[in-house]
Amino acid sequence: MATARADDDATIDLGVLDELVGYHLRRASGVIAGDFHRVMAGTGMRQVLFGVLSIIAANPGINQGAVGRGLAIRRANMVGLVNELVDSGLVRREAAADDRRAFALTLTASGEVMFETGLERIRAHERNLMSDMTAAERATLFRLLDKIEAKDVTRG
Amino acid sequence: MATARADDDATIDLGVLDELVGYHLRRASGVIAGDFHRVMAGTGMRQVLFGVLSIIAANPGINQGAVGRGLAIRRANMVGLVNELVDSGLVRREAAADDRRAFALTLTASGEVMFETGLERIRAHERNLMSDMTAAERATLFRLLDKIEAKDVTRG
DNA sequence: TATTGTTATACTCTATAACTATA
DNA sequence: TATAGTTATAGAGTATAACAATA
Repeated sequence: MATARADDDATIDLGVLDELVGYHLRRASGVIAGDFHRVMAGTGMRQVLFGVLSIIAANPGINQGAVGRGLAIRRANMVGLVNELVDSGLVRREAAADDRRAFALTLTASGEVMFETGLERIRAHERNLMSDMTAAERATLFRLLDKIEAKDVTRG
Repeated sequence: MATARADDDATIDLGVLDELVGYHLRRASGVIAGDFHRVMAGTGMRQVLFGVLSIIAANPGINQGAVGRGLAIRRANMVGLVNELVDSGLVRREAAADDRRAFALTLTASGEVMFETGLERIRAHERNLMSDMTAAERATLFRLLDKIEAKDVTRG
């Protein structure tokens, strides 16, 4: 049996960190990311990839620069993500009709299946993570997170 | 002038992603991290390092395993972080009196200065990010984030 | 000139496995 | 046997700079 100490198994005092919203957002985000990864194990889906699928599903024919603007991902980093999705047969990349620099992205049939079945799992995982909240609290959380997102200086 | 398109400069439709708390937490967390980085430029402080300083400040003599448990950082990854802080003269690492396997961590004088001056900048940056919220809304945000953090399966 | 996509590159964060010294 | 710290390593996210092709 270990000797009891101030920093033992019990909760560790975070100091002022506990008063910082940046810490709690980072931590809560990490908890969700960990559970997302657990729930999606075996599918190859990651949070970012699902985000790309969602934007393509909502905007068929969109180019990857615009997807990146929607997700705050830089052009250079979008290349590998889209390549992954194309290589795994979830996304179709065709020459854009109106702009010969760009590619039009759409979901393949298998991309749509991945998106829909993934969404079901994600919705269950989110219901579980927010099971201690009322519908009003969930709405409030979204509203307050939006206020912080709106502070993004990198956004136009 | 560019041709107006659905995916143009205006807000891009995120699809169902916009209904997922995981996305909004990730995004809000990213906005705060970006602003933190901007505000702390030149100091060498990063979010994780400041977290370590805060826990050591609140628990002088704590060992690095316990710091890691507080921040959900694995032992293996704590090594480099503590090395960075020791090498830059912010943290003192001494043999623990009661356990010859462990090290007792404390802030150096310069570590305390970094912690206090950093905290001032961070508090200003957080006030700015939450300037659109009432005190009640800020308290609510913390309370709701705590509910999600409590869902962490990796916690004892 | 600005934008789309690309390559190359680097840093950070996170994760696992295996090892040592000590409890 | 369990824990504290370490090393090695790999995957992922994110950042910048520079380039070709096209608008």
